[in-house]
Amino acid sequence: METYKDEKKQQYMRKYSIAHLFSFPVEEFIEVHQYERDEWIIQEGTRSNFLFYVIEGKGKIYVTHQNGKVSLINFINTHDYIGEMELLNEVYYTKGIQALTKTICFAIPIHHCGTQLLEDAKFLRELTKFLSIKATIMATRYSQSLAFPLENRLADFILQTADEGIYKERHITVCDYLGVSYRHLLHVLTQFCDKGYLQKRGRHYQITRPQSLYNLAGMLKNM
Amino acid sequence: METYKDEKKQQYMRKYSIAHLFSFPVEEFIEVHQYERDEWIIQEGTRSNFLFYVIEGKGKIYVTHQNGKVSLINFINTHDYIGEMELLNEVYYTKGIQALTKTICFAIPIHHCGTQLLEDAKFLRELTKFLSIKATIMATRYSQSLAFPLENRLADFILQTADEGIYKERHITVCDYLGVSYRHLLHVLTQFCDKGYLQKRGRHYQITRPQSLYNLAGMLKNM
DNA sequence: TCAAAAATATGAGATATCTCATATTATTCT
DNA sequence: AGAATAATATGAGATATCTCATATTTTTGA
Repeated sequence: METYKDEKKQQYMRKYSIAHLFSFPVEEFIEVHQYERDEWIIQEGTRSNFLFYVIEGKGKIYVTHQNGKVSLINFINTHDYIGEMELLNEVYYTKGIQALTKTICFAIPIHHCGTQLLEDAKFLRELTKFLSIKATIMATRYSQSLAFPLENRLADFILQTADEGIYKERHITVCDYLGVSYRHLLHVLTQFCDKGYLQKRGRHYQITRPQSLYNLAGMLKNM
Repeated sequence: METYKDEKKQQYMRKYSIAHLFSFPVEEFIEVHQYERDEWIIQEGTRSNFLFYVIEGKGKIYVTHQNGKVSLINFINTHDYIGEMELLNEVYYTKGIQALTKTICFAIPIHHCGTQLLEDAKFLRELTKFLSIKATIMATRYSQSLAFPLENRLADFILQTADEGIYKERHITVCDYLGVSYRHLLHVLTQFCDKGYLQKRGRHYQITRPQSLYNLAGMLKNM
């Protein structure tokens, strides 16, 4: 982890100013942190002292279960908050957050700004929206995971992450995210190839029948 | 649905005053609604005009999937908010909320108070906490549902809902909540009986080996 | 009070998904 | 460059869970 100073810091604070998200001069307290790919922004089970706001890069939220299984609870993107649970709740089991690419965040020290943050309607309103969306997404994924087989959820995931008709996510990440075994993921991908929905190109997959995937993914939607 | 008026209304407003949760005189606008068991407080897919705060009773949040499966996303209890998603988000697919017992709520009209609510730091702080807990619970349940078989999740559910060592939830509700088929739920319950963890008493089950259930449920916890 | 509807119950076969074992590539580190 | 590690790949058998069919009991509503 690297903390930007002086000119480099000012440059990022100008480029991604977040003053409009607060009604007090939060920028005085902000630090600018940079994390390398695969670095842990927050370690599982360890309380963080910062509320983070992501301005560049992306990450993953992980939790490890007693039986050794690991769940990738969600991805983190720009404009997401990290560590808001620790700001709001005295008691909380902190989930691990790992950078997927080089990631730059504004880090707001909780012990300095906590009180002000919790009294700032402008900030709270945004955070409330963020959390409401997060809660909704988790509820949706939860109910979908119980109601539909991997086939449907994977089709949705492929369409969401494919770039120019090419799907190239890492199998290992996808298993953790969709909560299935590596073996089973490969099995369903092979089925998709057999049915002609995808075509394997080395390590990647080309989408050859998007409509079929849309039909499978469409089953998930009720909204 | 019945709306309390006059003396009855005042009586509830005094008994469960929520003035301290707001920094503006919200009580002027509040209606007091009573719903019968099984009545829908909010109908799935239909926008509600109220933010509700539950003061007596309990309910269930439901969503229906295209494949006909129904998920019981969560239970609602006293001091919970209902309809906060509609207050915060312009676009939202409303989930159905059904009363599980006779339920009394304060109903705050969104078109009258929406703006004031969204500018009230005191209210927003509470709502933010509520949502953070909700998001955490959903994330936890989601990852658990993918990482553990019914055996563990059911053990946890039985311990949480049993009263004086007796478990007596309706199978149908439990299936929807834990996201498994009726057949499979019965199957695992029978296993529990065979192993001596439970003993069937007519329609109820008596917990005969709580420690075994605690061990199964304990696998879920990492916090 | 009786018929209809809902909830409980059980069997049997299908399928979605997991575990484990083992090879074959890539990628990373020294 | 070569060894170590991580990621991909595939087979085979086990198990968790589902679907469907059908029977019985309880609850509900006219």
